Amino acid sequence: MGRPRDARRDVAILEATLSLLTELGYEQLSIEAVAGRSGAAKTTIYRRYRDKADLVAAAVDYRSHATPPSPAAVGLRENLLALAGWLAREIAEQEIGLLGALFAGMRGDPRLAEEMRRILRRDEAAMTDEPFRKAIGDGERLTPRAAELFAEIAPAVIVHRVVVAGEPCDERFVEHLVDDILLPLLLEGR
Amino acid sequence: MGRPRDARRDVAILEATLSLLTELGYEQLSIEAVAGRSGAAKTTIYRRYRDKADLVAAAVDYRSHATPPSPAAVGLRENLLALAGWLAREIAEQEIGLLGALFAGMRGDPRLAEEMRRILRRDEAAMTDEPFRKAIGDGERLTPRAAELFAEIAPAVIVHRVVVAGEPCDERFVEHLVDDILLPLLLEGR
DNA sequence: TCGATACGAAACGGTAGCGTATCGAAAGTG
DNA sequence: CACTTTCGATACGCTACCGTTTCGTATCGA
Repeated sequence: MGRPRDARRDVAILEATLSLLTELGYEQLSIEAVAGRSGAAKTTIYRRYRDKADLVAAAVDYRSHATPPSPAAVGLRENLLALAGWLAREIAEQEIGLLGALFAGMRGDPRLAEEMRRILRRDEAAMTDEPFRKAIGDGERLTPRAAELFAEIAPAVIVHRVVVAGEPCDERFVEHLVDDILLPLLLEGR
Repeated sequence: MGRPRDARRDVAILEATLSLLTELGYEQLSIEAVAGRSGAAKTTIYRRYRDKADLVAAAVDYRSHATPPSPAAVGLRENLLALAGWLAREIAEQEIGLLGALFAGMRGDPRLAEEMRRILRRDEAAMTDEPFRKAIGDGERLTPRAAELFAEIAPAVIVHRVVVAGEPCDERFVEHLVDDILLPLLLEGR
């Protein structure tokens, strides 16, 4: 009954939200700007989402899920380098604006905060589960809680470098991260 | 010549800025709110600071410099526990709102970003220099770059836990941080 | 005492976004 | 075709804050 909603409107709205979120940050993101960039009227947006927090949560949930590279290399060090390098690129190029924008937004909006943490946990799990299962399956001798340690340390150090230090995560840094921090901690013997 | 500026106004303005910054975040911080809470007129604020970025930079610079506890315990592990615990408390109770608020603000304001990084580096140095000099002086066998590693990892992991995971940095976590991450990395032999 | 400056209070015009309402046209369903 | 809902466009009143100006008063130095 009645005219059905246009799915392309949803896509346009959510992608406009993501790009604006990256550019401007959560606080400065306005529904009006989303309407402008997406080509949708404000009415169309308010019909779907109650307010900004609702819209942003939907947009972050919608964004293409991060899919880390499956470990194709031979050794553990090479796999770690690939995984950490991918993570660094992901954070630096795509996520940092989004993450940084959301850090502040989460504080004023507990509902958004909980949603964000749910999504971050999901991505973190997807990032560590399969690669480490693979590495362990290949007979690498890792610490029992290697996956948890990786997920706890690698994103933290990368984000700290990008946001606080303001320095790039180039290849040298990734090697430093793997050789000086991750490998010593994750290898069984230590 | 003429009436000199009242230093108590400065204090009131900067402290109001800091508390509001922690509560609301950078974007939502308004000069009017600072005027309201500090009891100063907007005129008085604009006479001192050109705009919000200028005010915030001054406030962050003013805030009482973090002074870590001098290592009073006996062993390296105890000193690390004290230092990491103090850092966790500092971040969780005071800084996190401020840091989180500034992450977003830094993006839109390169001037503020550079000032913030300068201040963060200063505090980081103050935090690591003396305690590690003391520990090394006590004859502990540390990795050459122990201080750098500590400054690179500890704040990053703590911030990640508080902001991303949204879980508290209780005593159990600090012990985990020291025993499972810091000690294995900082000890010379590994 | 006098001149200069700081101070609080208030008002100003301007900008921006909020969330709502109304309208006619479009696009489905039965 | 009749009905229902969506969509774009536009206007609305509202709120908040901006950065500036004006005014009367307070407080210093010379």
